[in-house]
Amino acid sequence: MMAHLTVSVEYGIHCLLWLASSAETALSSRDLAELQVISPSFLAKIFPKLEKAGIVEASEGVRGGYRLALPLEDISVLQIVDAIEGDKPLFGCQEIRHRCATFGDAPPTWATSGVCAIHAVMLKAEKAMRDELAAHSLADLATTFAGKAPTEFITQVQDWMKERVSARKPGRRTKLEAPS
Amino acid sequence: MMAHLTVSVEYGIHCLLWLASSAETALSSRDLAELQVISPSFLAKIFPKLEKAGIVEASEGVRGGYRLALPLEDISVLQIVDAIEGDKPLFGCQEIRHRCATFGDAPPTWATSGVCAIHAVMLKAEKAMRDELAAHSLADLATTFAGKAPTEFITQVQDWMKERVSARKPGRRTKLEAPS
DNA sequence: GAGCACGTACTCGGATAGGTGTTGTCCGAGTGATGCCGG
DNA sequence: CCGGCATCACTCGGACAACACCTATCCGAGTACGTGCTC
Repeated sequence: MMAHLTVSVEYGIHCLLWLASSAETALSSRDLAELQVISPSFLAKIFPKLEKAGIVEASEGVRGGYRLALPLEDISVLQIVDAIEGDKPLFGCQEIRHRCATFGDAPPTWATSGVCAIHAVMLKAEKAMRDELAAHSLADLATTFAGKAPTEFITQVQDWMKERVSARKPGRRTKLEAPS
Repeated sequence: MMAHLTVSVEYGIHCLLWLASSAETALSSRDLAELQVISPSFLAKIFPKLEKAGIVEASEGVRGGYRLALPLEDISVLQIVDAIEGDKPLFGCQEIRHRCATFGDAPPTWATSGVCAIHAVMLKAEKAMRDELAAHSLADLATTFAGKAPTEFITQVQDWMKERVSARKPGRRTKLEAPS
C-alpha cells in the first residue's frame, strides 16, 4: 500500500530512535537493518539523506556508523519527513483553470492571476498536516517508547549491538580463519 | 509529479464546480472533458465514483449526463477526495516494532499492544489534514470562483454547453448527413 | 395518425498500456582501523 | 622495536530490476430517447 509518507520514513524514524538510545557508540546502517530485519541495502540509501539534512553524522571506517547530530528535542518529525521525502507536495495543481474551450489562444488574466481556489484549500490542508508533524519531536517519541518497552529490553539490544561491533575484526586474517 | 491527492481529484472538483453553475441541465462527462481540454475516457472513470458516493446523480440516454445530488453547502472537499481516492491513508504503518532480532519467535505483548508511537503521530497529522479539507465546501469554492470570473464568462460557457447539447440529434439520419 | 423498429449518444465496466515513483539488490570507489611483515 | 603495507569493514554513490499505482485509451454491454418507417 503505497502512501504519501512511505516506508522509508518509517525505517528512518525507527533507526533514529535506536540511535537515540545509543548516544556514545555509533551504529552502522547494516547493524540497524539486521536488528530490525530490514533490507540493509535499502536502509543504506536512506541515511545519506538524513546526514545531508544535518540530523545524523557519519563516521567512516571499521567501528564507524551513525550517531545523532542534534539533541532529541531539536529533531522534529517534519524535519525527518522532509529530509527523506524531499518536501513532496500534497497536491500537484495542474492549473486546469488555464485550459477552457471558450478561451481562444491564451487564457484571460483573471484565470491565471493568484492561486487556484482548489489549490489554496489543498495548501491549507498540507500546512495543517505539516504543522502537526512539526509539533512532535524525536524526544516525544523516545519517551513514549521508553514508557512501553521494559528497560531490560533496551540494555538487551545494546548488548546485541556491542557484540556485533566487537565481532568485527579488521586486518588480514587469511591464516586465522575458521577456528576449531 | 505524482502526489497524494492526484489529478483525478482536481478533475473531479473542477467538474463539480461546472455542474454547480448549471443547476437545471445535466452535463455529460464528455462535454465536461472537452470544455476543460481533458481526456474524456479518463474523466468517465471518475464520475461513477462520485455517483456511488451520492455526490452526483446520473441520467442516461441522449440528453443525459450528471447533475449535483446535494446542495453545494453539503458537499465538502473531504467527501470528494474520499469518493475519488477511496480513503487512502497518509501513512501505511508496516509495524516494524514487531520485528526485532532480539525477539525470538514471537514479539512480546508490550511491542504489539496499542498503536505504534510513530503511527500515532502520523494519524494525528492525517486527521489535521482531513479536518481542514472537511472545513471547506463546494459552496466556498463556487463563491471564490464567482468572485474572480466575470459573469459573462459563466453565461458564455453555458451557451457553449447548450449548443453542444442541442447539436445531438439521435435517431437514424443516414440520408440526412452532411448538409450543404 | 399510432405504434414499432432502428440508430444514436449516453453510462457503466473491463482490458490494456505507458509513465512515474517506490522498494530492493548489486557492485565499485574511497576511507579508516587493525594486524602482519620488513627494516 | 617500529613504520609501512595489506586487508577488512564501513560509507558513499550509481546502476539496475521488480513492483505498484496513476494516467490514459480503447472497446463492448446495457439503456434512454428521438426519428423514420410501417400498418
